[in-house]
Amino acid sequence: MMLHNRLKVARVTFGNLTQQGLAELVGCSRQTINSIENSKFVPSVALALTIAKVLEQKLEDIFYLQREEDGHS
Amino acid sequence: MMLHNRLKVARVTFGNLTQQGLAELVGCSRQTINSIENSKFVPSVALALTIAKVLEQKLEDIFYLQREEDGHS
DNA sequence: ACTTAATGTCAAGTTTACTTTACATTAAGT
DNA sequence: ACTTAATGTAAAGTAAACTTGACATTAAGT
Repeated sequence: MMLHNRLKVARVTFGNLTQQGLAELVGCSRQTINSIENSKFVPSVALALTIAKVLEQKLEDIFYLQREEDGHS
Repeated sequence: MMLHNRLKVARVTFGNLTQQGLAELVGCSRQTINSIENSKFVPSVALALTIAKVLEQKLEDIFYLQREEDGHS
């Protein structure tokens, strides 16, 4: 089970935020947002909840688990 | 905003699992479960999602943010 | 063509999640 | 009183999150 996310879409859909803009609202660095969007690392629940809150979405609508690669049959 | 959780209750309510039992189902160590329950550290979203899935609960019903201490009027 | 904003990415450093091992305590069963 | 299961906790080590700083690239505006 691997973590996937729709952060980039959620961020733009909600108010055309930039990575920098979201980072400031959330209280983390731009690189952290970038790294999450590009699945370079998986955030803590606290950060994920904060991001979801800022973007006014349910956490599960942004972050979700999926069978390791190849869920597209 | 601090992370709080109802893991201990959720774990027992769902099937009377022990920390060890939950750890095995989730795929982490018993100490990790214990540390999360006692708020010694905040888990990754991936782990939190896995725990929620195993306990058949929505993540937000187990993990949630709350104003730093003193939420009691 | 030049500037500027936004993004991707890398490197070095700090902090914290998470592991294993181990031991003390408490509660329940015999 | 003795055992055993469950939990709390701590120490040492590894892995990964997250920081700052910096630089390259791409897209948009002038």
